Amino acid sequence: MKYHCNKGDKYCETIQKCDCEIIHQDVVDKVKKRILDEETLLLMADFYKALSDSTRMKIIDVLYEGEMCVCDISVLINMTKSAISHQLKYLKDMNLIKSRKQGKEVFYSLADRHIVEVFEISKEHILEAKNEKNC
Amino acid sequence: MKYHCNKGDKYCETIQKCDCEIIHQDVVDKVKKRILDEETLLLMADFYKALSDSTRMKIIDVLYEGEMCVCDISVLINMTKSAISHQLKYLKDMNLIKSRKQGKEVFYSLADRHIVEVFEISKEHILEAKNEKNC
DNA sequence: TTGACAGTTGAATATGTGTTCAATTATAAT
DNA sequence: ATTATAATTGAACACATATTCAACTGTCAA
Repeated sequence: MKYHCNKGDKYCETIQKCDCEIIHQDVVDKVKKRILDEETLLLMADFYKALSDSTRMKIIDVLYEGEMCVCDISVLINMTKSAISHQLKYLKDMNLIKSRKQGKEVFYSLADRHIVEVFEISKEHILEAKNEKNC
Repeated sequence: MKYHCNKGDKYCETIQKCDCEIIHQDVVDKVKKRILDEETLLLMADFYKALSDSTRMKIIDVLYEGEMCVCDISVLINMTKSAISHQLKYLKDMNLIKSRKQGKEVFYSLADRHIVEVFEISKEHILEAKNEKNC
């Protein structure tokens, strides 16, 4: 691992991993002031990671209009209950879905509006890209 | 690999991977009608995958208010030009950022409004979750 | 034309992750 | 009690992926 310290710049209090000098000091200074803290960016990345798998995406899609039990989800997505259950646990741990137990069955549903909003925007993004392709 | 075919249900034209019967036929029928096609869901998952890494998230964040060259990004994020360049390529291939070459430098910037919109919602989502924790 | 620097690239490595499999828990029905 | 079924769980495996490293391209300046 090569650690190159740029002794000329003011961000060198800690060891810098980057292997170059600042070119546009003014731009860097300006952006430096408003970038989000590392923890928030990491949590945001984790939020997207939860949506970045096609199985989980399918689960979000089937839960879009209401709650559903594990078996029904399995049938619709055509995967084993075990595989689905693992992913449901992941999504629940990430607070993207919630569950309700009734007898032997467990009903899952979407947790809050943020998922729905993000889902809609990405759908739009993909469909627009598809349309552009066809023009 | 265990393939269990539910001979009782109407979705059994192809071999079913799921290992259970449909419990709520009405719900399954209703949802079956409106689920998105597999390709769209896959592309949506890929869209999120592009945002699911903290390095790429940091890149989006620093590009939030304007274009920036690779060196400056490297310094701000404190990673090697090579690592950043690989991720920039990824983001560009996914149409999330665009680039402009000027002399020796290449300036990158965000591609369209969808990224900004999704970024804002996820930020809100994370900050709300953080606030809830502190109450 | 030579050297310096911005940026890219491909291969290698280390780490992360999704599905499978087998076993287990919890609930309901006989 | 026993059986059946919904769902969960942990370990193992196979596959994906982020960073590193070294080599490379393209551009500018001397």
